[in-house]
Amino acid sequence: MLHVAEAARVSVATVSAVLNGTATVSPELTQRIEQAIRDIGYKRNAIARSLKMGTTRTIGLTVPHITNPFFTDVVSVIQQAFDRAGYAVMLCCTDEDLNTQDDQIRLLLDRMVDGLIVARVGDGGILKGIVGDANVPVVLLDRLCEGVDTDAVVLDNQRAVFDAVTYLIHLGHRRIGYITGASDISPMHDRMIGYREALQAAGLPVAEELIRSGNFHEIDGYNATMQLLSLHDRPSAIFSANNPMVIGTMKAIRDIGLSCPEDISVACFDDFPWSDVFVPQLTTVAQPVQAIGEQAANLLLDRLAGNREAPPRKLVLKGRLMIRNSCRPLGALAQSVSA
Amino acid sequence: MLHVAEAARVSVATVSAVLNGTATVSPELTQRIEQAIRDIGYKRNAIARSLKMGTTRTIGLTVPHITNPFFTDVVSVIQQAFDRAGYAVMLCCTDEDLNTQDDQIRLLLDRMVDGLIVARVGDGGILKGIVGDANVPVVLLDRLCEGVDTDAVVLDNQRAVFDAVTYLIHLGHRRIGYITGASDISPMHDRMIGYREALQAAGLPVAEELIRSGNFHEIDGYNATMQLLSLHDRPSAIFSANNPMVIGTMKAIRDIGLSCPEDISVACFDDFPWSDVFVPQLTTVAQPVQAIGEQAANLLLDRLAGNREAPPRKLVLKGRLMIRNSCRPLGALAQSVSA
DNA sequence: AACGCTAATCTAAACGTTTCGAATGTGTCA
DNA sequence: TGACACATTCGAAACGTTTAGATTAGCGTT
Repeated sequence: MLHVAEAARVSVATVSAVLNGTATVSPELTQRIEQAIRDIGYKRNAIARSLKMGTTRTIGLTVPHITNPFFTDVVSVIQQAFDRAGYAVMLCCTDEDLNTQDDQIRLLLDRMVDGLIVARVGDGGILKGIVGDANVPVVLLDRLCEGVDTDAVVLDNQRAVFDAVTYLIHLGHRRIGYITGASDISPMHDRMIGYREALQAAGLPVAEELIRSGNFHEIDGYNATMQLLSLHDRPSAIFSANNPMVIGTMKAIRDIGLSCPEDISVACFDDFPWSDVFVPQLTTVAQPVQAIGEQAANLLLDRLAGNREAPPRKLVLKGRLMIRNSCRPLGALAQSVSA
Repeated sequence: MLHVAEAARVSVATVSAVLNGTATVSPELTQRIEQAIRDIGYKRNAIARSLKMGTTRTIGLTVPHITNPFFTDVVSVIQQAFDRAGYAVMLCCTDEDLNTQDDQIRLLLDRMVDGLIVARVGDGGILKGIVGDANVPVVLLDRLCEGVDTDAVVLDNQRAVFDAVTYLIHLGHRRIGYITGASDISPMHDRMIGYREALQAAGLPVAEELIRSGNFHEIDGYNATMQLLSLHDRPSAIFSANNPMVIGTMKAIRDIGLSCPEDISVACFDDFPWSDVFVPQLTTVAQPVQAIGEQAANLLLDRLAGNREAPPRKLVLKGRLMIRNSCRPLGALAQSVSA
């Protein structure tokens, strides 16, 4: 900027003024300055600007795994939204590990991000300290967090699973296996409630041996399914509460020599591009990823625009059951269908 | 830092010295300063540091679409690698649009990223200017770029498709449909050559009506497949040069009432987690995503470590044909198999 | 002609670091 | 005792912006 000022024979203040339009400067000087900028190929240094202004026009986004298609989609939407608003996005993957998440958040805070969108992990860790005192607004994504009272956008997980399991019950299933992730993660907790309530509403018992817990990965779904399928009185249907784990479920079914939906019905959480391409076409609970991403972005952008004092806002969106053909009717229902 | 200095009754220079270990300071002062840092809860301002040091410890990463599973995986690997090295990653999606890419790169450059990893789009645009004069090292990912002579890591696309198509030919296929993306993208160009050479090597004619071009999206694959399948003498196999497009291919086959592999064989580029879970299990060319991501990160980290003068390095990795059951043997071969 | 008003421009301080060179204190040696 | 080396600490400039307030010039009033 100094060079531009010299070339245009003005002060740096005047250059700054035309760059930002913060003061009226004569057409003559404006012209001279713009010419100098072009000649020199000057680009304003955003770091110096950030230092002075106290804002970086950058936000931090952390998710457990970007390879989980739900997060892939949401990250994509959020990135686009902030791009439109002139913000850059720093992406971090916490690998479902609390220490990693704490490190990442510190990294982001050190870099003075203007805001944070977090699909939290563990108990939230350092997050609890930040939301209270720091001046960087935080939006929780997908997962609420005890002790972190801030803006959030989540799904009505309980209702979504309730509907899915009720659907299985209506098909005639009585023993429905359930594979969940760590129950200290709010969606996992809520989904489990939905499962239990659906059974209870139908007057069915909740058999604890049908409930298996894993750590979100394919291998966990595989192991859980293996256990369920080797049960004395094995379930006729399995609901997997997470997408990567359902891959394991399908592989376990294949490896054990069974087939879906003939021998066992399968449904799961989170839709993905391939779910209706192959055989079987998977019945899933689709999350409104576009809306989730956009709402999260909007909540944060609103705070960034200055609305700091409004009380925390919690948005709860609805899932949608995508009925395909990975679940088959049982008993009398099966008769009437095949008749 | 000023507050810390005051609290510890020292100068800011001394605080900086203990923070960075750049000078010897007495145990006594060190102790007092560290105490003050804890008391105040001081965090060093990375922006001010960046301004002074001329480095942000942040890199920019742009990909066409993060929802393409190939890029999802590579982004994930790259993010992890830089995280380990203490760098933050700014992610941008260019949506396969050159103007968007130019905007994104400008955004990243404005923010003074220390380096850039780019899966380029179009003809590279602004990229050409940057590599020459700027002092930010650039690594090309997946796609080379005419006029941009810099570090790069790509696949041996030609060979990979050659092998895949040769495999189809060995199965007895003679008319093999080919669906490609824009041919100004180096991988698409090279893959096409691999296709043509495989046919020629087997003494087969290259039928231009079997080659269809799309814009990387599912819908393009769908339309292209529809056209191929309504050909008078339709192909017995289709190779799709890109992953999202093969979804369209599978959907078109389904919608037209055919089935894979009975009526038509399908193979495609890029493996993905579901490829061996459903029926049919897709035969794919798997890219070594882990290696690609790590090598790209290493090339850039090496430049960032100061190795600026080495001539551009181009890494070419090998793909691997994952043979599953979406391609069936034809003619005499089919006889011998079914016998 | 002196005055005040407005518009245009500039000077200089600030943002929070790093770092060079100077200053201070201490001990060693002739 | 003075000269010198060395270790420790500090003052102040610099990085490239923004911006409050000062300055200057031009112009209409009285």
